[in-house]
Formats: sequence, C-alpha cells, structure tokens
Amino acid sequence: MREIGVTTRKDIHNSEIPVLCKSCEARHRGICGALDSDQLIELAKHTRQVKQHSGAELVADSEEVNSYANVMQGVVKLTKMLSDGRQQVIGLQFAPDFLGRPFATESKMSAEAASDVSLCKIPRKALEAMMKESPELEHRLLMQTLKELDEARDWMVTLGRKTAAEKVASFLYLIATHIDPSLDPDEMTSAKFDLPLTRVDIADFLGLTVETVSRQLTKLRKDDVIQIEHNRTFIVPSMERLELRCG
Amino acid sequence: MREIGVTTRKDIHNSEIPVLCKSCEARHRGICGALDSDQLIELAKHTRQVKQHSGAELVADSEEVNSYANVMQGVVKLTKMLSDGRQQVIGLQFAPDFLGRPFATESKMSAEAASDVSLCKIPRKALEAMMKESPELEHRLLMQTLKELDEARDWMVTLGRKTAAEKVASFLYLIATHIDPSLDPDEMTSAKFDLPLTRVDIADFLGLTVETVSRQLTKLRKDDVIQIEHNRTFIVPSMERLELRCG
DNA sequence: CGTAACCTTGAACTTCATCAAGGAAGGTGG
DNA sequence: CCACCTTCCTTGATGAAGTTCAAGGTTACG
Repeated sequence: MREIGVTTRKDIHNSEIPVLCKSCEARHRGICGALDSDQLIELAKHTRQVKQHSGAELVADSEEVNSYANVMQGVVKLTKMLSDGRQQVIGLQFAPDFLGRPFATESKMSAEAASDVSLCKIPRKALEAMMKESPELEHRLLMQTLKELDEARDWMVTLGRKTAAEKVASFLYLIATHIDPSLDPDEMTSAKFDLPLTRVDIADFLGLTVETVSRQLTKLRKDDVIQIEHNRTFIVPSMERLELRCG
Repeated sequence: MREIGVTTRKDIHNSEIPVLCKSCEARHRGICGALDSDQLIELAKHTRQVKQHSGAELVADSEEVNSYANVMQGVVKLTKMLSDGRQQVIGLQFAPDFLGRPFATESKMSAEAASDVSLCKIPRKALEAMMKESPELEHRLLMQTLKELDEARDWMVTLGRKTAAEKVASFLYLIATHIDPSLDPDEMTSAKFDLPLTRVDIADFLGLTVETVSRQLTKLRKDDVIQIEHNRTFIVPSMERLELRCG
C-alpha cells in the first residue's frame, strides 16, 4: 500500500491539543472524544495522518490486523466476497468513523478508499494500550460498534425486503445524509453531492446489477426526484420526495 | 476464603455464586463472565428468570427500554418492519446472547420468542450501575456487539448476493451450528434439530416468500441434503454437503 | 372431530438478471 | 492539443428466478 502525503507528529512538548486533532471530527464525535489532552498527546505520538487515493486498498481480506484508523475525510467502502467472486458492499464509513475490527487478529472483509480519503492511522498496540488506561475509550468504541450494528440491521431490511427502485432511493438518501459530516440530516430539505461510488459499487451495495441501478437512476431522474450532473454529481431538490421513494 | 482477581473464564467453585448462575451459559460465555462472585450476587438481587412461550412479544418496536436480558434457553427473533407491513428478520439470538440495545431509550426493532425461551431479565438501572463499576462488563458487551455486527454483515452477503437455494441452505447451516450452545460447530459432521421458526419466519429472514422457501426445502430433501421429520424436525446427514450448498 | 394455522404444489406473471451494443468521460502518449 | 484507449455508464431485447395467486394437504389443538 503506497501512501501519499504522510505527516508524522513528533514535535509536541506541551499539554496543548495536537494541531491535527483540533480540526478532526473524530476529536468531537469520534472515539478520540474519550481522551483528555494528555491522553491525546500520548496517542498522537503513535498516529500518522495518511492520505489515499480513491480505489486504494486499505485492508485486504484475511490480512493480519496491525493498525486501526479514524476516517478524517472521504468515504471508505467495506466489502465481502463469495468464493465465486460475487461481491457485497457491507458498509460505508464516513468521517469520523472508526475503521477496523477491534480484537480481531485477521480481517474478515476488505476495506477500500471509495473516494480520496484521509485517515488517522493508529497502530494496534497503541490503541490497545490506550484502551487499558481509558475505559471511556472502550465505551466510545462500544458506541461506534452499536451505531454500525444499527446501520447494518437497517440495511438488512433494504437488502431483504425492498424493490430495486426503493433500494436505489434508499442508497441516495443514505449518501445525501452522511456525505457531509458537518450537516445535520434532520434539517436537510435539499442536497447536492458527489457520489463516492461507481454504479458497480452501488449495485454491490444494493444486491443488484449495474444495469438495474442505471435504469432506476434514470427513472428517478425522469420523475424529477433527482437531477444528475456529470454522472457522479447529484442534486436532490426535495429530500422529502426522495424519502417517499424509500419504501 | 474468597478468591480475588479470578480469571473470568474459569469456573469458580464457590458456594456463594447464585444457584441460577451456576448452570447458566451467560455465566461462562456471556456477559456475566465479566463478573466476580460478589458482583454476581449483587446483580442477582435484581435479575429475574422469566420463561416465555413461543410467539410471545418480548420487546415491541418503539417501546421504551427498561430492561435487558440474557437468553438462557431457546431462540429469540429480532424483526423490523416497513410501513406497509413487509417484514425482515434481522437477527436470531441463542443462549447465551445478550438481548437489548444498550444506551438506547427506545427500541428500534421488535423481539419475539421464536421458541419457548427462558430469559434472565436485568433492569436497565441495575445493568448500568454494574457497568460503571465494572469496565470488564462493558468489555464483554463490546465483544457481544462486535459478534452481532460480524453476524449481521455475514448475513448481508446472504441477503444481497445469494440465490434462493443458497439462502435456504445458509439458513439451515446457521441453525444447525447455533441451536445447541453446548456443541462445537467445528466438530459437527451431522446434525438433527428442531427449527425454531415457521416457514414464514424463515422467508422473512431470507428476504423470500414462503412458497420459495418451501420449494427450496423440498429440493434439498429430494437431493438428500436434508431429511424432514414432522415439518419442523430436520436431519442433516452431512454438514459438509450442506455447506457446499451455501454458495 | 372439526377448525385454524401451517405447509406444499402448480400455473401465470413480474421483476430483475443477462446478454449485447453503443455512448460519454477521463487519462495518456504522440 | 488531439487521437486513442480504457473505464464507466446507459439503453434495449431476451430470459430466468422468484413472486403472486390459487388450491389442496398436513398438523396441532381444543
């Protein structure tokens, strides 16, 4: 895995919050919110900010887990594959989600940068050490895991019981409400965003084929539920109207 | 002569352990394994063993959460419903699983006894109080949640990418390997079990219709992958052969 | 012994997948 | 900067998997 734009933090001597943490979503709403400034400084000795281009494989299936990460920017795609190559996207992670399966020695899925991403990588040992010192950190990890479980179960309903049209609408709704971590989903009335996934990825997320996804998008466009600019840029004039299509 | 700092996995041969805890799977492999005998005694003051018949609603959707439970015997079915009535089973819980969504004020799913079950109910307050005292308890809860997340994601692959035949085989495989908590899935070569779910439930778990489930079961029977006694009692002569059908 | 719930099977139909072709977008090297 | 290539996306025609509708059989239980 080739990394771009690596920044190492080793020039911190006082009890100020590390510079990179100050603007980090994970500091506020992610797991780092569990830590006081001394702990942050300690942790920051081991973390590295890493940027990756879209398409980069972050964690391979069956790979040994040696580090975790916080998603600082961009979208990460989690996938599983059947032995014959059929693929299923089992989750998307946005800032400030935690990336990695705590207490697993081997990854049971693969993680890929869906868009350009920046991550704050934490070596496994460092996180585990910090966890022993801070029950609050483990608490945050539990909250994060519960959130992911809620999302996975919601998605199971989409996969199991929704029609192709409802699946595609649900996907767009998910992206619109999650892509910008600074926006409050409850207050959105309209939205404009760049899709972080290809049509193939969307199909793999929805349990459909590319063709079906494409046809359903066309249908949503013709029904004025969405406008499509340049294939990847979408406009949702009325989130309410989109939500009605979600089943 | 009370032991101090006892490791959690070992049995403690101590007469102070509450009677009901002694034979409880949750004591060994569930969240109660986090507790020492003093803590168990404290917790047992608040817990109640409850038996429920198949079909009983344990937690209703949108219900306020006032208690949690450990599954001691039987199978619990977790479901979500779309506004028009379409239903999806999003998980099954076996002994010694923990039942309930920590830190949620309101349940976002409904839980029903799929078979006759016995539960060890814990009032919300009692568990939360115990959690503050014991980081190890919160750790166990994290492990349980991670396990459920792994299972949910595995099932997403089944829902999204498997054929009806593969789905039904996967379901039978899941039940065969989970129904008896005392059996090791890795060492099973054949199996006999009572299905805890109706055909409708199975369909709702697999994202199929009853008719399709029925047809696929008939096919598996004709292909000698399974034998069916009395509709609910199944025999799997070769787990290996069943696994081959899971995709 | 009769009723209700559950399960199976068949036939017609629908939705989505597959197969096939062509079009836009983006990056690369001439 | 343009031509080319590759990757991504759309659209149409055809077909298969699974749903829907309908009927009858089985099982459990009062």
